[in-house]
Amino acid sequence: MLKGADDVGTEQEDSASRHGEIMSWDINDIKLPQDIRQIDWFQEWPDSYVKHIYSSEDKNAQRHHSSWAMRNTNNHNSRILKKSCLGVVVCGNNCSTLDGRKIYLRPAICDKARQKQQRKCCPNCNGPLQLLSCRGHGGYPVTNFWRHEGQFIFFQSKGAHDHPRPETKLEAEARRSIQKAQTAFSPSSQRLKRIQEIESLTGAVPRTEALPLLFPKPDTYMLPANFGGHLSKSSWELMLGSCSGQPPYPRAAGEDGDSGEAGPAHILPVKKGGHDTFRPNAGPLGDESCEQKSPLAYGGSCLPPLPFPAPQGGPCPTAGGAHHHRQLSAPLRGCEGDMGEGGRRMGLNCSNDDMLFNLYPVR
DNA sequence: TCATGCGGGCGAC
DNA sequence: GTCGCCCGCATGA
Repeated sequence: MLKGADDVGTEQEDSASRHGEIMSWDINDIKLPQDIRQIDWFQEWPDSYVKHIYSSEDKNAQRHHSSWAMRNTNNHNSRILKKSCLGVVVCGNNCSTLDGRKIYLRPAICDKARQKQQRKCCPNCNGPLQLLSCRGHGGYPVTNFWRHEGQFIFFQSKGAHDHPRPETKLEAEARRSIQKAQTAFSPSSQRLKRIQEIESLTGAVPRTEALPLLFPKPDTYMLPANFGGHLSKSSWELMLGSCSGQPPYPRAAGEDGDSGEAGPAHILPVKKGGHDTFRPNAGPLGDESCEQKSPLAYGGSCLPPLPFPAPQGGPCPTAGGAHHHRQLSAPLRGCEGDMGEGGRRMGLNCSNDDMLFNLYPVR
């Protein structure tokens, strides 16, 4: 169970209790309640055994979105869409960024893409990547069920994720797109090009320290709160520096929780053609993903890419973190209006600059 | 290229 | 029968 998930569960239980008897339904019920007095705001990080009833107008619900990496699972029931969690991709070296954060990439949903992804290297230390599979539902992946019924979309989650949150879909997509763009540039000009990309994408002129700022802000995009919460970051600037596969210093207290939580998860060995052995800083020969991504390629700074979840996706993304539940991303819920909590809640459409400053391409 | 959804098929229970 | 999972296919971005 995730650290902090108790809180989450409590909130969700509260939510359920608020809904009273209408929450007694099960996704497999022949007939689902239609006398819904209160629909839920879309939840991007549903966890534990929760149920939600969304409006059929909710775009996120319509698309069966989740910030967890969920893949479609055939349950031979066309009425109920079932999805199972793919877990999270972590660094096989268990490396950390200079501020102690871990690499948590989003597993590709497509099987082929995921296999390809696993042949790639850790963007931080160039070590092998490992898929941390989800085992939060009786040893099996957490499953999400979606069912459209009348004017509502019923959602039910079974199992509690036993692994860190991966980056969101938007983050992964953004990182991929930037990565693609960068492959067209020579390594020697990457720094300049990166700045140019930022300029072109955001219209903003990065400061001289723009590259360090490509790291997520410690207080903004952290490990999931459930996995250690905010690490003690002495300084944002400290993110620059060594990129050894080992943490530059003992992990912060919160990290223990993180590793502890990640522990139960299954680390799958890299598949054939992947890194069967520990090969730090050495990509497989012929692996297009690694051939030009030595740490030196990071302008000598060894800048990691987005090693953790960043702002939520969706039309009006909500922030991840400890209070993600009921931090609703429902339409009309203005991002600006929810920019409280120290401005940590931000979405792509609300703060592109922030988003992009928190992106770093994996090559 | 990849996310997503659908459905056939298989094995385990 | 249910469930998890693999696979291929189609579609759309």
